[in-house]
Amino acid sequence: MGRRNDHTREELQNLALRTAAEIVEADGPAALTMREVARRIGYTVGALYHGFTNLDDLTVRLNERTVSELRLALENVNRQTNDSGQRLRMLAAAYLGFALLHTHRWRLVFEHRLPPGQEAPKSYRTHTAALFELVEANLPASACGRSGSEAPIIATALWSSVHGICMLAVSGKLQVGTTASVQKLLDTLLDRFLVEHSAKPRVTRKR
Amino acid sequence: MGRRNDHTREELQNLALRTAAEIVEADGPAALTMREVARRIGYTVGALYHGFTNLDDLTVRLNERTVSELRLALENVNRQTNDSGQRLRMLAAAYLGFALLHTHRWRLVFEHRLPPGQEAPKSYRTHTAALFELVEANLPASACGRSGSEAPIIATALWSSVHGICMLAVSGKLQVGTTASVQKLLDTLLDRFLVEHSAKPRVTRKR
DNA sequence: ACCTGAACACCGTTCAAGT
DNA sequence: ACCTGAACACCGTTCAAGT
Repeated sequence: MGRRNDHTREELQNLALRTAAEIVEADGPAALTMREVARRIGYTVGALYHGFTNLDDLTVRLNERTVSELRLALENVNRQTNDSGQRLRMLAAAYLGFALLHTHRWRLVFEHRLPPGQEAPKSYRTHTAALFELVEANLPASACGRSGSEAPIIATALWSSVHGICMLAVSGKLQVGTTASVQKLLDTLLDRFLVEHSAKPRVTRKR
Repeated sequence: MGRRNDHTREELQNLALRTAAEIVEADGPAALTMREVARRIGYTVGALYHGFTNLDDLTVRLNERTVSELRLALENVNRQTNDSGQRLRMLAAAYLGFALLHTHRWRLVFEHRLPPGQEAPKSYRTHTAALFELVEANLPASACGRSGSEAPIIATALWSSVHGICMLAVSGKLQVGTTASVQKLLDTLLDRFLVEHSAKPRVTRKR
């Protein structure tokens, strides 16, 4: 038919990314193909390559949106309580909630591999950094060392742990079935990080 | 050429699985295809379908081997120290070590998705359960509640956390570069779980 | 019983040719 | 400048036909 021009270049990209999100959410990452996206938006495959350099590019930009959405969700939760400990618990619950609600899209963020040598876009790392800062800002002073210089490390350890529990739960690798029992795991973890903690020298018995 | 019979059915499967492991390790999960395995072992694709029902089957059975290998590695480490706290630290270090050494194969274990409705083989779950039991057995009594009835939950929370740190580190989603800094994250986590802990009621300020 | 070779229906990616 | 249609080189999976 020649040119269509129903959409601007930007509209087409938006449309494609929205459609890609739907495909992934409905049928999982394996169902996300250039051809399927093209089919659904009513363009030829070739046209898709006008807005995206390849499938990896499309995937990365979909993931960018997902991370941004996740960040927004967590920032909203962060505004809802005063007690910082309680805030951390709510952040963890919200993180799990997002993972449960948008499982496929969320997993794709962490499981997509770029071809070696390529870097994720900067906005990607910006959002991720913001998430960790959210956690760090809510770490009660009692949870950090005396100097507080270890706060970033503690925040990273804590949030990677939350992530691990959510990931294993969401991908069915844990025996736990109910959401409640995953919550219990998160609570168990947070208990350890919210209680006062002074790094005692390890009590390692010499033989 | 007709029949080859160079290998028994079992030998062919072993050969295929060994080759699959090499492919994944060298070029990542995306490089693992039926056709590539067939090429490398000198058979036709069709012949592969004699020993494996499809690519998912081959993948699952490769993962089975990886998990078994991981279990063996951890069980060996477990025999090397007397102090249970120290053992937990060594187990975590060994887990990270395996992930760093066999990154692609290790990731494949956790990132491969079976088509909906299918279950992982039983041996799979057996090995996983054994890993969690290893952790649980090494939890110092001081780390559990008074009754100790929560030990399985604590073990699951702890090991999922270790897993999360290793996974994010290995897939480059953490800012940390060096192995030492990942070790530091694991140490931070384990400090929280190895120190005496009584689940106090949360100190949640009422507004 | 085991294996090949060819087939089918899918991909990702490219690109001349049309408007 | 934007889009199509067809092409190319890959897949997974199946299956008649050979030994």
